[in-house]
Amino acid sequence: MITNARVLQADWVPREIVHRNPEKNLLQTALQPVADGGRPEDALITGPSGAGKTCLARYSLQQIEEERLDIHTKHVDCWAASKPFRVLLELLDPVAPTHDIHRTTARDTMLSRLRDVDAPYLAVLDEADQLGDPGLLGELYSIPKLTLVLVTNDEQSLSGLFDERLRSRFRSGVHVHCDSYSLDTLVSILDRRARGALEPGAVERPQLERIADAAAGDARRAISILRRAARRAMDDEAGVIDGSHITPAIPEAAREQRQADLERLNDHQRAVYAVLANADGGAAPKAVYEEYTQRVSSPKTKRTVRDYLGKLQSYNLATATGEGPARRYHVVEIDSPEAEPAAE
DNA sequence: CGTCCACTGGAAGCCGTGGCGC
DNA sequence: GCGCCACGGCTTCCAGTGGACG
Repeated sequence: MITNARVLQADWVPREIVHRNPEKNLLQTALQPVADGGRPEDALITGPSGAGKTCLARYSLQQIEEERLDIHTKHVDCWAASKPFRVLLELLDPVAPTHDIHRTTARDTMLSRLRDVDAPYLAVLDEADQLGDPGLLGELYSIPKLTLVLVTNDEQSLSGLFDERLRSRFRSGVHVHCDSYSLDTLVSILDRRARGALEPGAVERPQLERIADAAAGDARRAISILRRAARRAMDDEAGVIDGSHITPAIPEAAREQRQADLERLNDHQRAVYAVLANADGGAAPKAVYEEYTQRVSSPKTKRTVRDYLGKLQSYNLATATGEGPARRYHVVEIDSPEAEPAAE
């Protein structure tokens, strides 16, 4: 059944990107000067989750790496590395020694090491809206050899990190927007993956349509469902993937994502989530806090719990409705359509 | 309609941590 | 070994906002 599992991994970058040609060309035009020794344009990639932003960015990095040997590239996931220190460490990793860098190394030291880099350096900041620090982007942009590609599904909160100077710089840069994939495109993406990963004939078009439909435009989710369905078919020793493999794979993929999101939280944040998960029809902020204090041995303050609630929302684990005293918090149900809302 | 009050989120300051220089 | 410093996580304080209620 599965001949090359790697192709079904979320971070697999295909040899050729076939469904994002205009976007791909736009980005490559912006970045091409790096390969030619010139000054590239600033680039920003926006679009909802699973729309291929990361794939597009990684692909473009690979293309430029293949053209030029004396160029550094790096892909930084700002969700995993949201603190300035972590981002700088990741950025230094391919270009400078980092063994003597520790948690308390001054930011200036790290920045000046980045400034000392002699070759062009192309870095993708994925989920750049997660960068907590508005100053960091400005500092990074002042480094001459460093070209940044910012990737975000939340343009609003990203622009909150811009000061006026950065904003005008980005207005003149290149903005690549990736819309959610249509059903047909998603089927076609799944088809290419299936051909690369599975035995010929292992899955038919109606089954791919079923998966694409459940994924609602999100390629990452679609591929995750296909991977799980293929695994089930293999365990069944079935020659082809059918509905009995796909049906359970759909909620499984959603739960897997939810589980991964929950694991990024600390114990207190998970306790707050548990409070919301237990409350039917949403919970008022006051009730959330009171219930939370019952659940943990040494509760944090209300203010901190408010930050936790904000974090749950940014992880798409919870939503808030109403303003002021009418405020209510709810968990995002994984089976509901808004489980993966198309963020602006 | 005006007042009250719950809630929000920014700002500033505290504190524990852990490497560094002396 | 000791004080220093930067940092992240947290608390404290507070101004602003908007729904609820008399």
